[in-house]
Amino acid sequence: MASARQISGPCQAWPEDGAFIREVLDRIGDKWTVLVVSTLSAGVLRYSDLQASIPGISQRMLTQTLKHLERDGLISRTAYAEVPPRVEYELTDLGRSLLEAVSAMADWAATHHREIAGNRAVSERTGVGRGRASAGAARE
Amino acid sequence: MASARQISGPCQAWPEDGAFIREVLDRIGDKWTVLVVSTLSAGVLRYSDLQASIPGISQRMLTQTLKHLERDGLISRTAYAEVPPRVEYELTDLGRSLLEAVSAMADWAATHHREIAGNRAVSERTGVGRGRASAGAARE
DNA sequence: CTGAATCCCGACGGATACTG
DNA sequence: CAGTATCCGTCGGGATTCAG
Repeated sequence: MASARQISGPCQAWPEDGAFIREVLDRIGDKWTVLVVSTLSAGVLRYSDLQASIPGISQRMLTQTLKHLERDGLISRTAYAEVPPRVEYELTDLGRSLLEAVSAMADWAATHHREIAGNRAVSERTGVGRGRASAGAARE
Repeated sequence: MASARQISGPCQAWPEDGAFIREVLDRIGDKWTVLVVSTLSAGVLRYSDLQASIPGISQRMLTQTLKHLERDGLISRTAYAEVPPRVEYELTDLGRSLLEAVSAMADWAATHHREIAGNRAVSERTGVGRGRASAGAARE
């Protein structure tokens, strides 16, 4: 999910259920949310702790992700007005419940990733999913 | 997940588990996969059926999503060499298992979306998650 | 009818510099 | 230490057009 979030009008399908699925998927679908949440499962952590625990993340993305998570009530932020500023982040109960749900997904992934990888490899050889993955030189 | 895929080196965190979580999240995280899969839960459908059943989708995205799903073995594609071309798509067992997992997520979403929406509304008023969502006119 | 190819804008997100 | 602001490249994905 990259662009198109509020631009195109009527996108919410799923006849009866709702659009909150997309709301949630937009959250856990981005590169860092799951990493941050799973890292916070360890307990209370400071900004720099998170940055250190999550190798590839930039300040920009860490801050943004934390804000989104805080806004949705998945984590709590506690700032101490000290001379060396200290801010602690912690999962809320809601955040922990999300972690459980995500873990279920991870469980599924762990169970089937081999099968998926296998199918992908076969498709590679038979030239099925030649859409844009690998294939190397489509036109460039 | 826009840029940074193979450029910055060590991005896969999650100490022990693995990176297939991201593999899966990259798949269900995009805007259309879940919609297509859930639509296909109805049974065998043709290309045009899918396009008609999923309001906002473009041919490009439908084709691309279908290819990815086929490549991963989540759906099967059957083309009939007839004069009016006919192609039918159907969920595989693997695809159905994904649907179950996604339904679990949807379940969680349905259970907590009110709470999340509430938190978000409060943060809106107290000006917490002023990162980039809503806020309307931050500077533009 | 089922795609494939192309154009193009805007969002995602990394790097860097600056502030309290 | 904990962010904020800005620049800018990359990529997602909608619209359109062409082909089998």
